[in-house]
Amino acid sequence: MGHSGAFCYPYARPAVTVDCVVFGLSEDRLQVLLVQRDEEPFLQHWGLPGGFVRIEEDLEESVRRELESKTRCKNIYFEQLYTFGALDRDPRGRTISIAYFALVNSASYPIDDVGGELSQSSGHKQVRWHGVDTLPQLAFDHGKLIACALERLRSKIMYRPIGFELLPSRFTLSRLQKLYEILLGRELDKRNFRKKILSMGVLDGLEAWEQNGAQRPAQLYRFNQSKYQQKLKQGDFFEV
Amino acid sequence: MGHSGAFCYPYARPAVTVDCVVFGLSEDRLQVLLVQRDEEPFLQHWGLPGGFVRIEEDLEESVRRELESKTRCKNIYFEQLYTFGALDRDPRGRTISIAYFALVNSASYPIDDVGGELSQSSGHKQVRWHGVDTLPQLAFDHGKLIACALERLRSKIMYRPIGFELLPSRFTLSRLQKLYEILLGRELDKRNFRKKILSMGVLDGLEAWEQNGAQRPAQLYRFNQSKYQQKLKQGDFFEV
DNA sequence: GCATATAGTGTATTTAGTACACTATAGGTT
DNA sequence: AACCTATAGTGTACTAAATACACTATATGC
Repeated sequence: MGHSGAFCYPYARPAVTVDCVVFGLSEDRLQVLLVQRDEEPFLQHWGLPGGFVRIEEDLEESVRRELESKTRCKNIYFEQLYTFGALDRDPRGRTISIAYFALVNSASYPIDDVGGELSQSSGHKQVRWHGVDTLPQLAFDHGKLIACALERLRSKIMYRPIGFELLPSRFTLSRLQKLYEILLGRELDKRNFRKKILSMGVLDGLEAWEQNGAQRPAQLYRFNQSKYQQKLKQGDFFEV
Repeated sequence: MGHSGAFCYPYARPAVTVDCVVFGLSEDRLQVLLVQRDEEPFLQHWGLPGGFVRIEEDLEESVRRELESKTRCKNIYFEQLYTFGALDRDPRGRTISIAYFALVNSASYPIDDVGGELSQSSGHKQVRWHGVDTLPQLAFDHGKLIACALERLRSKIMYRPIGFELLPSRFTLSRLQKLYEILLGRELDKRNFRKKILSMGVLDGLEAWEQNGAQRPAQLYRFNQSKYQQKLKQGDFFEV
């Protein structure tokens, strides 16, 4: 490689980035947060929020910084997904990307069904939600990363209660069931779902009801993090 | 950072390595392949086989190169585990390691119970098997990587038939059961295990028997890769 | 007060998991 | 040759979990 810049090494080093597949939930579909690129390569194309890992920050700090700048929101749930290192994944040169996926409680954000504007973050890049079934052409190998994240998410909700992260802190069981149906792409039996979910023992029923038009109000529930942590320590697992 | 070397960048870049947790099976325990370091830091300490990712090879090529040089064996099963990027994990400077785990059919290698010598690979480094319960002090954060790989392996054999990779191509059901018992750390019922394993439909019973001393000979079986691939495509999954 | 839309509930059936004990067959021993 | 020993190999009854399935309850709007 060249001789530009002040940081020199005896061997060529790949660039290292983190990219994050941020999932959100609209009324009836799963969405991914995408950023419109304002420079080459892939100018104008949509891509995942992400960026270079700074030398003085660890991977999680990198992801947190990126998430906060794009969503203006803290304490987002995220976990590492996979590391992508194909030789040709970035035309600018060898780049290794450590991919993460994140789940945001989309009620905290302005979202519309087509993919509303979310924020005018640094550099005036557009940031929007896109339905996972109606993605535009994507920059780099970001389509692959999203497919990988979807697969992980779909299989993980079957044995860990992470789906709650996509909902507001108080939610109805019908809403939770709808979320599972959207993720799994099939309908679930109402009685069996409720039986299963409640038997996990990580939901607290609240003395509060959600009024939602001309019908019977639905009871609100809350995910109890500490009950969950306790079950995890006891080696109890979860299945849906 | 400094100005030494011919590869210069406008921003500092972390070094990128791959490290590989290679599992093997001795008579009655699970082993990990370790390499004794012949330079600082952690001189003389044991560590995982691994090294810097070359700029012109992708991650899998890197791992394959490392595996072949340390085991002198091709076509080893491996998969990506996790990427470790803590700031202080390498005293020489910021280093990100993409960890893999590999399963080798240990019958192909000279192995003894204490951890026999395996090969005198490049640089005369010692390479040895170490029982996972009797590991020496390890270099870097390699203890963490091994713990992570163990956890992954233990949970993965419950839903994917990867355990066969640790056995010779022809094996008895008793040996397979022993393998599961070693990995899971508990005894399994012989009849239930056989029922379960055979009902997966990925084993072919051979017209061959293993004579093993003064007792009834045991039938040999072979893992049928193509049956497995077919089941995977049909969405069938596996559990033990 | 009636229509409508969603919330909420229990039981019977099917399937999968678990617990459990004896016979078969080889080599070695007397 | 008879028997001892060590491992291979087999079936069934019981228990727990998953599934299939239909009606009543309660709010609003007309």
